[in-house]
Amino acid sequence: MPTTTVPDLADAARLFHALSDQTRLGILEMLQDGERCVCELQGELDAAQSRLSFHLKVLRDAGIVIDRREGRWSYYTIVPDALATVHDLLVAMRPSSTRGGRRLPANARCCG
Amino acid sequence: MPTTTVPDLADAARLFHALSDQTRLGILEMLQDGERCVCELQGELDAAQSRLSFHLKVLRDAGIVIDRREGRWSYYTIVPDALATVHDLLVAMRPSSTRGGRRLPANARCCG
DNA sequence: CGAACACATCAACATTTCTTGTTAGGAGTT
DNA sequence: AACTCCTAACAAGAAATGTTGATGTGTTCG
Repeated sequence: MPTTTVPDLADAARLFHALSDQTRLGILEMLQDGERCVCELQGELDAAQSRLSFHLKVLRDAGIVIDRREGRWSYYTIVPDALATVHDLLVAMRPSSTRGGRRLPANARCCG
Repeated sequence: MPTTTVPDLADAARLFHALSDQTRLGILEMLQDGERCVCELQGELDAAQSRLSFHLKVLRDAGIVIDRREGRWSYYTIVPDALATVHDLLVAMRPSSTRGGRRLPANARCCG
């Protein structure tokens, strides 16, 4: 059955939260072209290493990026499915139709 | 410069932030069927009036909902364009293609 | 081995966000 | 006018988030 409803509000909130920071969006913007190691991000985003590490962890915990260890470098990549999930959430949130109509007649008292 | 880029990271972050709270997503879920007055939301979401008012303001400031005054009631509605904007942001964030390849050869030192 | 490097993690502090209770004001009612 | 209802806005405390500097872990290289 089509789960037209948002699957789990808490999960959705977590996902959106991970995207709600300028630094993290900057990271994702850089990852669009493919994977990057932390030091590359560090150089281009002009952020302290520890700060980047923090934000990368947020993105990782949210399942938006994954990291791959190679030698001493960690390469981060966007998980395409994650963004697809967010996309689905948005579609699910859209008003049933773009009807402007009210659900209740104006003079119906909704309370008391 | 490529227009494929997210228009403004700060704006995008603000939008995502407005969606990053469970209470606010609950509100939006209720607004899918059309506009609602605050007291309806209050009853169904089991949230104090003042709390709802706070979250509605966040959504309003982000341009995700609009309110309409009718008598003593305020009716809130989702702004469809707002979600479309978020949708566009997501599309813009998607990796150029789903190529798994690295941007740099593994043995190229990225730093120093 | 020891030194340099890339990165994660921790602790402490600053900032922001959320909640709760209270106050205020507009709009209907009597 | 006095009263009730619905909602916005404010204030203060609690909780979560982000920043910075220090420390730790694993890796490479001399």
